[in-house]
Amino acid sequence: MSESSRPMHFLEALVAKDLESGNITKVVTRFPPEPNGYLHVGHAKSICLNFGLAQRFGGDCHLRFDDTNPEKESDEFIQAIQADVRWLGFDWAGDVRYASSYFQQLYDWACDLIDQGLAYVCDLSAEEARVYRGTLTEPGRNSPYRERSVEENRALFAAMRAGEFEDGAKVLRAKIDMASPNMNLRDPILYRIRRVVHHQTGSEWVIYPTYDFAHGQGDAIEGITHSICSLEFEDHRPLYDWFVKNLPVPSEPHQYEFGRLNLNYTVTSKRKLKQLVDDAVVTGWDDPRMPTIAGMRRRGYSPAAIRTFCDMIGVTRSDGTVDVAMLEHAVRDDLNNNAPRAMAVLNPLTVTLTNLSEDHREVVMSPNHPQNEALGERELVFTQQVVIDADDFREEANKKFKRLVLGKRVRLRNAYVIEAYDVVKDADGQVVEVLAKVIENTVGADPEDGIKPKGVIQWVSKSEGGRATIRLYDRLFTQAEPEADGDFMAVVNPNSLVVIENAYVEPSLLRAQPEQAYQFEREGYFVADRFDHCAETPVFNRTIGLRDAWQEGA
RNA sequence: UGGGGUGUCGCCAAGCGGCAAGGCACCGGGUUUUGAUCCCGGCAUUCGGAGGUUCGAAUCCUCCCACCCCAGCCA
Repeated sequence: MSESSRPMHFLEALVAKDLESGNITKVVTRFPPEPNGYLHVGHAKSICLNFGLAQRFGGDCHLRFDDTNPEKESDEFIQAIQADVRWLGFDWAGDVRYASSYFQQLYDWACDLIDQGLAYVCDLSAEEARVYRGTLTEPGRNSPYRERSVEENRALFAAMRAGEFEDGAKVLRAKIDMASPNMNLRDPILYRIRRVVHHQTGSEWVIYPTYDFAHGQGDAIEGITHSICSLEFEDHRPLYDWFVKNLPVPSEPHQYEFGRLNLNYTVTSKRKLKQLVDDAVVTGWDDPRMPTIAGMRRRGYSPAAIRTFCDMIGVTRSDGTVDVAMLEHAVRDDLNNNAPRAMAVLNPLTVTLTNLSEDHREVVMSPNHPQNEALGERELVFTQQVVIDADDFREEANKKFKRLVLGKRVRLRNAYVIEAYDVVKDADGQVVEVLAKVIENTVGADPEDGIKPKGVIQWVSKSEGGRATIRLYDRLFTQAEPEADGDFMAVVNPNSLVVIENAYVEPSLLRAQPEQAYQFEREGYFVADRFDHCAETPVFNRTIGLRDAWQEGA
């Protein structure tokens, strides 16, 4: 994988130190998604971090679903998340874990807290609790239920579990400090009543632990040594430690935080991604325009490119916004090295080579990669009529235009140099056909008269080529910061998808397998759609265009 | 105006008292049957600001400023 000489980031240095000092003998991390949405590029960073740490230091990384809130979770997400992690190139140690499989242990530990006088059942409504909690600058007030006896709390908590109360009627809270400047310590809620069927535990429970009460203890049960989360959980660390200290947990995990990924021209919040899906701005969580792992996959990004990107951006505690150009660079670099070349014509214009016979059929060989012979070569069939891109022809142009101009020459990639001498126009004056002649003996050689062509363009035999649907994807948002002015839906790029129905593609592309990536020369990188592509109705998605220094005009 | 964080080139990011790595982007130039790739060169006398300590500071101290997170029975 990506073995860089890059200096260690702070978490790698931390693990190295803990290993060296004997603080731990093996590093164990975990990737803990809540199954309430699809994984996105931000999760990819976390996955690379957690699995990468385990990989680099010979430890384990667990996959644990943080499924403490059944209302928003579902099995669909559980399946998709596992597929995404595997596709990205990682595998977890042991079975998939679920916070929900620790529910009984968590319940017992809650009772333990009650017995120690460190937790109590509170009858305050959500609204009342908010008032009692105080504000950022004013301390909160103790709940009137705070001093219930251990016996009463025990009985009440058991009754909560038994389903004797309505949803929201009571909660179990830790008894810490209502005046703490850290809001998380103002008697945080440990359990709430929710009569919802849970995707893993069914109807077994009507009370569910909160994230705070479940996460650290789950880590302790699994022997997690380094529990890595994002910066916004930093204020929760004292609470995380409080539970570890006050409960007879089997190990002592520690939480560390890093800055989550922000990408410009992109939104990465499950809520917003879900809105894009629900409002049909995109076709689904795996739409190629989505920054989800499934979306990037369908777009044609490789797992290696995404991993390289995660390695490039580093891991720190500062929160910045990475330029999406960096992701695009990683994608291009990977595809440039690995994608076989092929030719496709998106906006076809017929060129008739009048010095060839109508049934001319000549095989020319073409390397599949200009720098990598290992990728082999393929046959192209050259015929009297070929199509070129309409943008590659001008009746007249200045010297900067290195394509076909009436009266001038151009090389057809991997084949002949041709010279245009006339055009055929329709009633509107549009050029519908170019008449040209091939220059003899120019396959693999310059014209014998010494007049070299101005440039090289791609082509497809009109009779031998196939037709395909090509989807041109572009950035989903027109603004670098889609959420800057409030409504990200207002800055959706109306041209983020342009469909071309009858593009010409060279014959070899008809044999493409779904998810096979190509570089369509001079156009960009494309991938056969994972779901919609087949030999009968080829569909290619543009992953990303080539870098293009060509400036029209001047 | 409580608490917790972060501030090094347009963006990401090394650096941890000895005199500013690297990547992305950008700008030149070269090679090229992809206006791609590749190659060469340029790109922070300065590290949020102001003081101070020191022979010497981005790195230590003091004060200030900016931005991010926290008042879900979400995670």
